[in-house]
Amino acid sequence: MLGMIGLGARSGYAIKRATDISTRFFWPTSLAQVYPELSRLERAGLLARSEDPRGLRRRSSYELTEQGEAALLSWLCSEQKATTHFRDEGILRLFFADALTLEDQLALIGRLRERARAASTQLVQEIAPLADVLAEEGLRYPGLIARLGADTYAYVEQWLERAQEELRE
Amino acid sequence: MLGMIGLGARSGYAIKRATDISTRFFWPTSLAQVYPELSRLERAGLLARSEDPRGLRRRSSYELTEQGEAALLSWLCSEQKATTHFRDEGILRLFFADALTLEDQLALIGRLRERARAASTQLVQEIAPLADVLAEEGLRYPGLIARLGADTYAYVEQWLERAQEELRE
DNA sequence: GTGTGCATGTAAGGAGTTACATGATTGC
DNA sequence: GCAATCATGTAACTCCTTACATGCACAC
Repeated sequence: MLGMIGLGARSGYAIKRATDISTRFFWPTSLAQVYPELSRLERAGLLARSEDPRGLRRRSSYELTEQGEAALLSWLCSEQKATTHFRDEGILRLFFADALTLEDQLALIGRLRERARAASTQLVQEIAPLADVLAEEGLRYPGLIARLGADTYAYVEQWLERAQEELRE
Repeated sequence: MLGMIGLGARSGYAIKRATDISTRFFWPTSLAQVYPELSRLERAGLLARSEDPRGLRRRSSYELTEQGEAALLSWLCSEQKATTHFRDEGILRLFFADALTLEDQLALIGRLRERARAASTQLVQEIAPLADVLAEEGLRYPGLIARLGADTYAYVEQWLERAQEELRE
C-alpha cells in the first residue's frame, strides 16, 4: 500500500487497479482488503488523507506522511526474511504422476508446459509494455521483474520440454 | 491426501510427515487440516479406515477405496485448470526498489540471490536424496520435481547476478 | 527415568476472497 | 440514453495456521 501510494496511486481504487497490472503475479490484492487497510494506515499516521471529490462523488486522496515514507524505506531495506507462499496444484499433480500411464504423464506435463508458456507470453506481451511506460519515468524495477518472470517461466517451459523428451525414450 | 495415501502413508501423522519433506515447497499442509479432511474423505467413501492400534495407543489406518483411486486418477488427468497461488514479499520489495539508493538496491538483490541460492542448495542436498530413495521404488516424479525446483532457483540466482552486474555499470 | 518421536485431535484467530450494495462520471 | 469506468465500502465465508491439549511407545 505504502509503495503504491509512493508511486503515485492516490485512491483505494487506483491502488487496486495498479496492482492488477503489476504486482498481481506475486502479490495480489482485493478491494475488500485495500479500504480497511488504508484506514488502518491513516490511523497509524503513515498516510495522510484528504477529501478530493469529483463532482458530487466523494473521493479520498492519500499521500505518504514523513513517517510513512520512512516506514516504506525501512521495510524495503529490512534484513527481516521476506515471507513467501507458493501453492501450486499443477506441480502437486505432477508429484503423483507415477500413478499414471506414460501417455497420461506426457499429457500432464504438456498442460504444465502450456501454462508456463502462456504465463511467459502474457508477461512479455501485456505486462512488459506497461512497464516500459514506467521506465520512461525512471522506474526500472517493474520492467526488471516482468523480464525475470518471463524468463523464468520460459526456462521452466524448456525444462519440461526436455523432461518430456527424456520420458519418451 | 488421496495421493499420499496412494503412495503408502497410512496415518494422518504419516501424511503430515511425508508432505513436510516433499510437497511442502509447493503444497504445505498442517495437522489441523489433515485430520478433519481424513474424516471428510472417509464419509465421502473415498477412504476406508481401519483401527490399527500400537499397544494401548489407538491409531487409524487409511486405504484408498476403489472410488478413492478413481477420484485420484480423475483429478490427476483433469483438464480443469490447476489452481496456483504465489505471494512473495521479496519480489514485492524489489518492485519498489526504485525508491532506494543504488547501494541499497544492490543489497536488496543480494538478499534475493542468497535466498534463491539457499533454496536450490536445500533441494539438492536435503530433498533430492530423499527422492532418490523413492526412485528405487519406481517413483520418478518426486525426484524430477526436486530437480526442477533446484534448477529453477539456480536459474533465478544467476539471472539476479547478471542484473546486479548490469546495475553496477 | 527421560527425552524424542508417534499419534490424534480441538479452538481461536488471521488473512484473503467473493458477493453484496450503492451510486456518480464519462465517453459514445 | 446507455455502458463502462470510477469509487467506496460491508458481510459472509473459506482456507489455513498457531497454539493448546493429551498421552503412549521406544530407545538411551
